[in-house]
Amino acid sequence: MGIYTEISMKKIPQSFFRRPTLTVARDLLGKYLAVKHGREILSGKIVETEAYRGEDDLACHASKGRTSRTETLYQKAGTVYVYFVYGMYHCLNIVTEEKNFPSAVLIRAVEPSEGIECMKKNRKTAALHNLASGPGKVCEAFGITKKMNGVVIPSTHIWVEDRGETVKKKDIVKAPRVGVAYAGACARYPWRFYIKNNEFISKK
DNA sequence: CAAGAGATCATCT
DNA sequence: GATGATCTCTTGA
Repeated sequence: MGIYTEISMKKIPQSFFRRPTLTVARDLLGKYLAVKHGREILSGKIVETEAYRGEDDLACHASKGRTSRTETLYQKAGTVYVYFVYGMYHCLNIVTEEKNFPSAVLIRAVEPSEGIECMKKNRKTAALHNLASGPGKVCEAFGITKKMNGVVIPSTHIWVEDRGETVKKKDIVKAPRVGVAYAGACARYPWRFYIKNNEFISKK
């Protein structure tokens, strides 16, 4: 890897996440998620995110209060929150804002960049557009499990890179979050963000 | 193509 | 005992 490439791939510091959750959710678009999987590094561009913020957000797991499951959400910004849903899938979040204020950004979709062959094995499919186009798929493709819960970004196993790609405001779509119909008025909050016309988002 | 159901278990009631 | 920040497969138009 050449020095110029190295210079353009900056690891995002923990402080990036210690900001308003909606801001972090938008700013993560166009950044690169990277995970060390064995000897290989898997990476891809984050193209879809969702914000979950505070105990008053009925879609946020912390609306149930501080429990053993939600404890991670109350940790400091940059902490990885991985949970298990539907008896089958994992979802990756990164904690935001101040310690003891439960909030996080869900990584919903990633456009694969490095380690694509490994992702195909992990996902048991060869279809590029089906590798990481959904929160459960992201975790399966990148080999993310609850073992990663509580790790703080940047770590040697998981980090986010800024490769100098900026997503223009007009290319960011705002929409209601997916799969939270049970959350009353919160279900309508436009807290889902994705890159317009991107082929790798979870749904149109 | 859209709609519906089944998979499968940690977590909370 | 019920449910879910999902995904895949099947069915039928």
